[in-house]
Amino acid sequence: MDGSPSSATPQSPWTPFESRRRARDEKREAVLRTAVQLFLEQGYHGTTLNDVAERLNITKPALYNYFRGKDEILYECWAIGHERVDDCIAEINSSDGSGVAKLRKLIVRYAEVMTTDYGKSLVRFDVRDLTDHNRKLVQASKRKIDRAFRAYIKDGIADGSIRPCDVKLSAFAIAGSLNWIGHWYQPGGALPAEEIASEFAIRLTEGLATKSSRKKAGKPPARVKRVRGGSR
Amino acid sequence: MDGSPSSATPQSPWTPFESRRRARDEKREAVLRTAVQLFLEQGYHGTTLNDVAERLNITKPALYNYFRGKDEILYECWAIGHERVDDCIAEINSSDGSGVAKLRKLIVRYAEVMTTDYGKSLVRFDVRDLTDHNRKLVQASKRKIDRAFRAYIKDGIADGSIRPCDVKLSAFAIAGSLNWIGHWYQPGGALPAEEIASEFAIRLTEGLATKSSRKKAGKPPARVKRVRGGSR
DNA sequence: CCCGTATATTACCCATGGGTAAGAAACAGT
DNA sequence: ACTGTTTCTTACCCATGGGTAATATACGGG
Repeated sequence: MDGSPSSATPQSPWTPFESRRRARDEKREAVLRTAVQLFLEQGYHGTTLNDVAERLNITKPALYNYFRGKDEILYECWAIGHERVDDCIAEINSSDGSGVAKLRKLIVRYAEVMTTDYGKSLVRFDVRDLTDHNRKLVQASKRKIDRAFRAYIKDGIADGSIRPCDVKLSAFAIAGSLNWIGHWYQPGGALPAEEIASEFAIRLTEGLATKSSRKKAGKPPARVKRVRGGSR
Repeated sequence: MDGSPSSATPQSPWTPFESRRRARDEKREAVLRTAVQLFLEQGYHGTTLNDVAERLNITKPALYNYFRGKDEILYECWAIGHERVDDCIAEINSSDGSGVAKLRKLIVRYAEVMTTDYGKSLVRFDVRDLTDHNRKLVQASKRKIDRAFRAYIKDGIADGSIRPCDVKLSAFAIAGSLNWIGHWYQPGGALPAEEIASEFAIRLTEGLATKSSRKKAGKPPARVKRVRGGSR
C-alpha cells in the first residue's frame, strides 16, 4: 500500500507497464485494420484467420492473444464504425440549429464515415455472423442511428425548416443513399469523399427543405456540373 | 426419323414428355423459392443445403438433380431478380415520355421488385460467393441497370425535364435509396409496397425535376401525412 | 543470472457442410 | 410383366478453417 516507495516512481506516465499496454493496443488495432480490409476485399466468409495473420506476418494462434475469435474481430470492426457515427450524433445533439441544419450535418458526417473501411463495415457485413450478444448490441446501435435521422427530420418539421412528410420513409430514403456509398466508394475514384458528402447533404434534403438549399456562401457562380472529375 | 406415325400423336401439347418437363421446372422453381427465403432469413453461409432440402421434405442429394451446386442456386436467385428489372427497363426503353417520366417509371418498378424475395437477392447477397463466370454475368447485369438510371437522367437533362446535375452521383443516390428497401422492407410492415414505390418516385426526383412533381391527378387535398399506417 | 509473464510458434483436433457413389423406388413406353 | 430412364435416398468422402494444447522465445524486474 505505502511501504516500498522505491519502485516505479510514477513521475513519467510512460512506465514500462504503460508502454507495454500501448504496444498491445497498437497491435490490436493493426489486426483490426488488416481484418477489415480483408473482410471488405474478400468478404467475411472468404477471409480466413490465416489470411489475416499472414498479412501481419504472424500465425493464426497469435491472433487469439488479442481476440476471443473471428466473430469478435468482426464485432470490433463494427463497433469502431458505430462509435464514429455516434460521436457525430453526440456532437450534433449538443449543438444547435434548425432541424434541417442538423440533418445536413449528420448527412455530411455519415457520408464521410461511409467512405472509410470501418464505416463500410456498417453496411457490408452481416449481423448474423455475430454472436447473439454482439448482434443485439449492433442492432441497438443501428436503431440509435435511425432514431437520430428521424429525430432531426421531426425537429425540422416542428421548426418549419422541413416540409411535412412521412418521417420514416424519408429517413429510409436518406439512409439508403448514404449506406450505398459504402458499396461503391473507393478511395482512388473520381469523386473525393468530401465532395460526395457535401453534395449529398444538398441533394438528399432538396425535396424536404422548405426553402431552396443551393449553397449560400462559398463559390459564387459555381455550376454543379463542374463536379465531374474533368479529363484530369 | 419419320417411319412410326403411331406413337404420340401430338394433338395435345400435354404429351407426357412435356408434362414431365413441366413438373421438373416446377420443382426447380420450388427449390429456388425455398432457397431464396432461407438465404434471406439466415444468410447464404448460414444456410446449408440440408436446410433447403429439409424444408422441401427431400434430402440434400436430390437437389443435385436440379442444380450443379450451392453457388448455382444462388446465381439463379440473382438471375431471376435481374430478369425482372431487365424486363422493366426493356419496357420503359420501348415506351416514350420525358426523361424524368422514364426515370420515375423505373423507380416505381425497381422499388416494387425490391420488395420481393428475388429482388432482395440483388442487394443482400454477395457476388463473391459466385464462380468467376457467374460473377461476371451478374456484374454485367448490374452495370446494365446502372446505365439505365444514368441514361434516363441524361435524357431528362437533354429534354429539359431534369435540371443539370452530376449524373453519376444522382444515379447512385437514387439507386442507394431503392436498394436499401431490400434491407428493411418486410411484407407484414406498415407500408405497402406500392405506396413505397410511388412515394419514392416522387421523393427521389423532387430535387432533380425542373417543375414540381406533387401529384397532378388523384387525391385532391390529400396530405402526405396520412401514409403512416394509422394506430392498429 | 534466474524467474514470471506476455507473446508467439508448431502441431494438432474436429465439427461442419459441400459434394459424390451406389443403389432403391417411381414411372413411362412397349 | 420387362426395361430403360428419371428421381430420390442412404451412406460416405474429405477439404476447409475455426479453435486449442503444448511449447519455445522475448523481456522486464529482482
